[in-house]
Amino acid sequence: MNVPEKPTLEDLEPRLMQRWEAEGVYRFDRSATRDSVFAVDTPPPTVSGSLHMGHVFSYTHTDTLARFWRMCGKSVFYPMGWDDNGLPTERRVQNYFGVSCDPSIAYDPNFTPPFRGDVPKDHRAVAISRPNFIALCEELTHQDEKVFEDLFRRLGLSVDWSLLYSTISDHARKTSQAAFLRNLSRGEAYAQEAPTLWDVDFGTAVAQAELEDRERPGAYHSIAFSRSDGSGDVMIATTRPELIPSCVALVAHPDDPRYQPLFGKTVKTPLFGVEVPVCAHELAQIDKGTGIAMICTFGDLTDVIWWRELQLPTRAVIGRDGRLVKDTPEWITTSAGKDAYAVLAGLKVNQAQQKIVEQLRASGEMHGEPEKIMHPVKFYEKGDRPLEIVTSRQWYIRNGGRDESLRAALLCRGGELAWHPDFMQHRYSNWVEGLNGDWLISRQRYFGVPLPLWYPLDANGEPNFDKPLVPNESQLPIDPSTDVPSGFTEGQRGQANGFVGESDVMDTWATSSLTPQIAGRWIEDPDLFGRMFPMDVRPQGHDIIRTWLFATTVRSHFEHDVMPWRNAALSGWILDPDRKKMSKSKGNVVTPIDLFDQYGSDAVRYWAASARPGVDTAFSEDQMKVGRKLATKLLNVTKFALGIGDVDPSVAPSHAIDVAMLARLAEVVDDATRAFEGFDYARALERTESFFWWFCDDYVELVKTRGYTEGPDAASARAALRRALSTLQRLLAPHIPFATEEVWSWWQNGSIHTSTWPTRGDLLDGTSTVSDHNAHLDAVCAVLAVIRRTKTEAKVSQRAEVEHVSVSATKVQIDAIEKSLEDLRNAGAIANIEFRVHDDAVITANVRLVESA
RNA sequence: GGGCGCGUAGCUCAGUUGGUUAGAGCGCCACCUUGACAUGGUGGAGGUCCCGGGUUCGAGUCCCGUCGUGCCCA
Repeated sequence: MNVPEKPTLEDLEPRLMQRWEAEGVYRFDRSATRDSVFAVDTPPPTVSGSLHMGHVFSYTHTDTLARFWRMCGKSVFYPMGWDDNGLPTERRVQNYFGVSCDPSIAYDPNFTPPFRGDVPKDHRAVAISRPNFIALCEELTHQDEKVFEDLFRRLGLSVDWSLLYSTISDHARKTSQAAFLRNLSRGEAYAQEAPTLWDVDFGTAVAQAELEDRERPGAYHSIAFSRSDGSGDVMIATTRPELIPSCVALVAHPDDPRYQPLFGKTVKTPLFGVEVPVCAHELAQIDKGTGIAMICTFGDLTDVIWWRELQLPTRAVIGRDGRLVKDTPEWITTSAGKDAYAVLAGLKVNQAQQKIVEQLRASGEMHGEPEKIMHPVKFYEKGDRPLEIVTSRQWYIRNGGRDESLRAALLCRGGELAWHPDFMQHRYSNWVEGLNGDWLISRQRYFGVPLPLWYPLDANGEPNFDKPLVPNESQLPIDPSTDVPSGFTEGQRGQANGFVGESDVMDTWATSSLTPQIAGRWIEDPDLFGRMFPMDVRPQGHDIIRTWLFATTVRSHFEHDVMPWRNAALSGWILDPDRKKMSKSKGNVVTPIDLFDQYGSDAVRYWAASARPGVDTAFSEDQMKVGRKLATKLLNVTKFALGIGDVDPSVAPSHAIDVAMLARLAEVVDDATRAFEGFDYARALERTESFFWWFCDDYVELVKTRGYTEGPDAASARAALRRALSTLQRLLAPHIPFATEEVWSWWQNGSIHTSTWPTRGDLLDGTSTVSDHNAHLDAVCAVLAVIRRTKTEAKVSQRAEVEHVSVSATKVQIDAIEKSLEDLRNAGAIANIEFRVHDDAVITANVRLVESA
């Protein structure tokens, strides 16, 4: 036994972090079979960002669960991953090294970047190959990853760092490409030329899951279309008059009597004089504007639906650069129309809108002034210009958005998962039910996992997209911009009868949707994979149910025909004390490391672990102070219980109040265990903590004098203290791993984190039952409370002597108190005590203090 | 517009299938240096459980509605 003279929380963390690493306390046992494994699908944080309190918060929740199951005897598969694949890293690498990626350039094995930081302003980026770019990416992210790792270790995450992965590593690229090729071979992935949401600034297509609506000002323009038969005008209202040259039809609701006579007839577009049909479709809104709208290719997603369902022609005028195409479209045939278009050619959409409005005013085809409105506009979540819709060839993975039976199957999958909290399943169901297309996975970016494909070129040098050249899995990962398909040579790249590499990369979600497969080494180590998949829990934020959770489900459904996890634990947001979401731009972000220094990691964890699963939680340093108090108290009460005297391990507690206390603690163990099994770490903590404070404040005060004496009663008190202490330390270990490990080390061998989770059997072994232990404890403590109140009100010390106390209680209560009479007299400093029987369940007491001098 | 949360003490929250007099911590006030702990201890004040109906012997808890607030989707 080795109890320090003056216990302290200072500097516990570096010492214990080192010990855990050296002893491999959190190492996954590779020999464990699936039923004795608890596997966590850790969210890989984006490395180019920074870790904030939101990470500390949610990762702590997961860690408490991992620690609980580890103590229950599970081998815990708890990896960490770095998400270093994607746009944020791409931008950082460009700025830091002064380079840009060009997949058409060949790999240079001797390449060194022009700069490492401090790139001059006038420097023109050096174009480099994708493999060289990825190498720089790995170099830069490596620095950030070290900082992340230090912080997570300091937080006390019981991650097995030997399982670390990153999403741009060879291994992750191989896994991602292999999964894609398997999807392709089964027909779950396909390429298609189709209208696609397009971010002009990023120059890439985006998926439905990455959209967000933003309220933007706009204006309804009243525009006149003339009937082809000369019988007058049809007025429509549009917020996008610049799309008139791409108008392919007008549309009204089939039940709208105003327009029924027009269906099947044609009208001419203003300025351009293009003849277009008037169609009927249920999606036309009778009460919106004039009830008739123009269909353009493409102004919004409804246009796409109309275009598809009404089988209209494509007349696109907006290019991928966000400008109106330079050449006058072939469908504009009148000379006036050609003149009108010439004014617009090459302009950005907002400039084009201005110009076309001028022309419409001049021609009299716009009535009145534009009516200003606010309306939702679709944006890429990372973008800052409204998305356009352009037609392009893209790769998709089926997700039920175009297939009812697949959609139903994926909805069903949602029901196979235990959601914590359960109402989060609605988020999933709503999303799946609202899908309107398959998952677009190709991105016209450079840094990411390449689509592992080439296309043969025919005698004219034209690619045959229908017959992609596919590598073997054993060749993966490949980069089609530098690797060569089998049967070809590098010299045939881009040549007639040669080949060309696919230049697109996959969306980052297409790789991070495979975190179970990446972490579990699905391709390379099927034995390991079989020991951890399907995983036990996916912890994540509720904001990415539609992306990460759903995408992972889709991949697993196709590849393994199973839900990838049994549980999903959704964490809430961190709010600042004003209930606003914390974010860097609001300047209300606190750095985790400062808080660790100030309060200790355990205290910060305590704050996190106090929040119910899934509930948004205010950032609170007050809670951290409480956590620090708890940890300090644990040190002190441990010092007391271990220092009060020796214990014969063969002696079981025998004194009634000792056994009653242990019985009460046994209930806490049951409760905490049930709570943890239901993923409710907060309830487990709350029950443990509230017992712990009662134990320190009342039970320890009652028995301490007896414990200092000798004889069987003293032995009972000491034995009970030890049993309670061992249990409490272990109950608290998942929440405050540093302080509990420290106190455990004073009197036990091995790490507390690989000890066994406490049971009621540990506590009550060899004791004889006390009837109604809670009533017993409550009766004794009620009398103690009255005595304390009397002393406080008399403004005397709690040690002041009580000359006489008269207790009125029921017969049963009096029996209980009499069994603990010596403890009560000691704790209250009571000289004389007498009892009166009454029928009221409420105990009353009259206390007379010794007159002080 | 649809879906899902939340509304309990000044603040942050708990309240498990309905069950005596609604709890905790922080903050506040008063007191106490006692042999584990002043990084402490003891006690106190403080609530119309958002509002209105309903079910029930009994509602903070279940049902309906209103208001406020937040998130997701359209």
